[in-house]
Amino acid sequence: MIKDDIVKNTETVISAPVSCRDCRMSALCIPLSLKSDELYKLEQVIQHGNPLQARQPVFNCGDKFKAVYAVRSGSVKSFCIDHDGREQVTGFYLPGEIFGWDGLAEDQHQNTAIALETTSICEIPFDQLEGLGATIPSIQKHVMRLISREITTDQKLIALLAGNSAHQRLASLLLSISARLARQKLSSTRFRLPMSRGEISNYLGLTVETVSRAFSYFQRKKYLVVNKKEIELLDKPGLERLISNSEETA
Amino acid sequence: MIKDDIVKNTETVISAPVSCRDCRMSALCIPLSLKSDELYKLEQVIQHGNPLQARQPVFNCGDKFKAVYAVRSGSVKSFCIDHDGREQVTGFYLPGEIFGWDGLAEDQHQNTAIALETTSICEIPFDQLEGLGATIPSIQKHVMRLISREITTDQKLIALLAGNSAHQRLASLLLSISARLARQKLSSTRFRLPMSRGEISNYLGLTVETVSRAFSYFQRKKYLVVNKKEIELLDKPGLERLISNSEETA
DNA sequence: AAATCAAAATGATATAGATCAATACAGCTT
DNA sequence: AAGCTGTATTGATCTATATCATTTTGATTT
Repeated sequence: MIKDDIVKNTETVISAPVSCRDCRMSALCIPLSLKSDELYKLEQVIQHGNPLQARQPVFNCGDKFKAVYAVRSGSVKSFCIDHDGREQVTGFYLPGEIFGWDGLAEDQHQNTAIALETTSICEIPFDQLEGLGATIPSIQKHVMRLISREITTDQKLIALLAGNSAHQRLASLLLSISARLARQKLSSTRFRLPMSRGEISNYLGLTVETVSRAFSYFQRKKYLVVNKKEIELLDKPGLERLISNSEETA
Repeated sequence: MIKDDIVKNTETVISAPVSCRDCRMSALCIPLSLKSDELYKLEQVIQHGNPLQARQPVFNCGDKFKAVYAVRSGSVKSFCIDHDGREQVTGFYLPGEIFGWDGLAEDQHQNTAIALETTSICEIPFDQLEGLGATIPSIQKHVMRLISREITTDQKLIALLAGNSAHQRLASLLLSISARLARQKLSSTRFRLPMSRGEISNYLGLTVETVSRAFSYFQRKKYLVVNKKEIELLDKPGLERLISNSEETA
């Protein structure tokens, strides 16, 4: 759940657009075809809360499913805890991306989602979205597409984990982040990773050491320049080759 | 790719129930709350086709998304082909389970789905399901739950692949199959695996040899008896311990 | 600026699982 | 019944990645 009470945050608060119309990622949230009065109805439903600080949860595992969430700025990771108490990262969400569908099937969230940095979120209450869907078919269709996009994403991760080396996994993640930033008209070659090495390695099913070594290797190979969380991609085609070539010519 | 023209099948054709009412897995397909006349409408929409033989496709990767499918009897695997042409199994579907949601986001299937054995399938045309959803809210909700169940399943697989040993992965799969058969009131301790070792290993991100050795190990440890595809689970608690204990006392 | 602490990088070694190779076995065909 | 074909099992070896240990770096506190 969102702690909307701890708002001691006084740092750079990104001024939130009051209307979805003005929002840079509306294309993701909103079916483009929406008529003006329909858009108005949708806007009424979306909650623009206060920014979250790093580590603050959006929802916790086990919480009742009430809403899905769009990242406006910042970033979010979702993870679950398995039997023996270990954390397993299941996703990273960047601006313009929607998360929280994991709660729909069982009516309670299967993951915990926390902000990785100061993060601004739109909350989209699900029952109201459902209500809208019932009257505006294009929203209904759009919602289902959004849900199934999560399936596509998850299945790509499954394929990545099941059939790829450490180098390939990290390269895939970097290119994925790059592409997703590009979609937001942000630099796709220079960016700051919002997550730690530990979070990356957990997500990719590797150890921190292996991830760290992979970064060093990529740098030695001039694929990129890395300095802690700052990344500059120098040779995206090189990384792509790395992913597709089973025969990695060291 | 896959030949859909070889239909020399003359073996045991399971007689299909003509009404969803009579179908053993209707609980999965249909929201239980459906009123009689609503159920009738749903029935009108579901296609009961002829049984498929082993290896026949239900849909191919790239096909336009037109429907989702319920396994009535038999089993199905879905897989995608990645960059370098390797197959990656993304799911196994047993009786009572619904698959094909992968096509919704992009309006074309991201996976190929094929029958693993002689398999009987219900086709649920999506546009008609959508139409029904628009008039019967309980169906709408149910459909979204079904979609998001695939998310939950996929995320469990992600966690399995990212953080577990070969033994743990195979044990998880066996217990998952066991539980799913139990839900269909079938034996949860004696069953025949519909998929090959190769398909299992691919799904679990391992090699055939490792899977084969894991089976032998489980047998040595008296967790189960295995003979090719025939499985008898002797010690489910043992397998469960194996999964949760990071400290596997060999 | 010295001290403390956590994240990241690097090195040395161990090991789970991959790879390569041989054999066993069941289902088909002839 | 003999041969063929593909799948599964088992063994021997290799290697990518994990594990353990140490160092570096940068941030935070005193």
